[in-house]
Amino acid sequence: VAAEEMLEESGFEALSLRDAARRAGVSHAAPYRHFPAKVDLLFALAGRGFAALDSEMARAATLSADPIAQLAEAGLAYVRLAVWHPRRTQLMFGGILDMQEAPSGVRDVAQSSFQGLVRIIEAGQRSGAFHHGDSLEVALMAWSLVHGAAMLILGGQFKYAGQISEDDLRGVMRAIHRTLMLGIVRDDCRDDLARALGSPEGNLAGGPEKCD
Amino acid sequence: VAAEEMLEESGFEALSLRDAARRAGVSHAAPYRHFPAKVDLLFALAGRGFAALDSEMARAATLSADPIAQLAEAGLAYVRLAVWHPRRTQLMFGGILDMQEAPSGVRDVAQSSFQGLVRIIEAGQRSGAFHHGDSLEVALMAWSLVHGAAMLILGGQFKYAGQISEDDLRGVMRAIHRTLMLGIVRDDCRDDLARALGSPEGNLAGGPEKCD
DNA sequence: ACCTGAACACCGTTCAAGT
DNA sequence: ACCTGAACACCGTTCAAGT
Repeated sequence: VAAEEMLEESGFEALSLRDAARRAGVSHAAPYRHFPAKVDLLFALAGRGFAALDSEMARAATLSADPIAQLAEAGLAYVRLAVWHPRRTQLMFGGILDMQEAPSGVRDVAQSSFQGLVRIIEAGQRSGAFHHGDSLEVALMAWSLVHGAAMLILGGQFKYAGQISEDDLRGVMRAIHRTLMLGIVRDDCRDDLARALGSPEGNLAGGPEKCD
Repeated sequence: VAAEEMLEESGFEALSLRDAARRAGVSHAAPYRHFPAKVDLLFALAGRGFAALDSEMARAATLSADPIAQLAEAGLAYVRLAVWHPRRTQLMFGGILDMQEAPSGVRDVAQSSFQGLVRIIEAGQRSGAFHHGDSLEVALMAWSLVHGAAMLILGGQFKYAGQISEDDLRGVMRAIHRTLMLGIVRDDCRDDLARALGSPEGNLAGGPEKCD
């Protein structure tokens, strides 16, 4: 009875178990043989989303030997998935569902997709591309930046009203990638600031500048 | 009849106009004298959230003369507001409401809060602290990173189960600030990568490294 | 095992009627 | 102007009953 899910995907997510049953041609009580409650149907849909994310993260890690390129690919895949499945993404992250109490299966696959990101970060740290801070923290930063951009694009807060074009998407991803890699501070001010913030590599060179 | 809103705040957001009327001691039809539809009540609540954000952004800009410190303060205020009002925040950004068709008043104040961020970025570019890319793009990057972290914290994806402590929050903000300012790439690889990405300042110094 | 149909307690919304 | 009470068309969920 996976047909029901497909129908939901192709239409709306926040609405109507009864309606889904109707257009599946069964009685309004039939879904309860497959899902104990509506929330379980929604968890199943969200689970599909996390599974898609998981496989995209794994794919991104194979497309190149360069962790920086892997990370760029993972970010692009993340946002693309969000743009292609906006309702499902908002189900996954919009707070309609409390993922804390999701079935362990979908929690596991969600966890696994994040682990895919962590693995890319750790490969980058080993290769010397990324600095050697806590890999989990670095991964959370990368996730936050990409996730935030995805959510804001979905909310229409990213200037692109309605649908975003593939070209615009590429432009945004370029900006995200540069920001995540290099930050927004001018090079002249880096050493100053790195000392003040306690750079994880203990960088000590460079003279004072007028950067406050 | 702002009392209704306060009751909603102190409990749940995703639920029941009828119930709100009940505990306000009026009939279930009374709210319709004040809000044409439930969605308008929700827009009003979201509007309060954006107004709070707007004033926090303005406040952050006055607490220091240093744009970098202003940005850190703005980010902290953003996440703190999200953690203190999780339901309202998910109303504002969770996709329940389509902000594209919000009343112009709440759209304006939302726009104004973003403008507050843009002003901080532009001050930082003038002072030489931030690189001279498109200020709107830089602002969107800062917003995305902080917004993404806030949403993931709310969703419980940020290791901190349930409520996050003020100390943990400070730790997260520190990581966010360092990432946004400096990026995650090792210093040895910066010039290489900056050339590959086309740094907005046209940085040309530095020799090749093994940073594929 | 899987589905049905009626029923229950809720919604959001409308509307004639009251003051 | 503001509120009420009844009514309408929907929900999610339960349950006895069918096959």
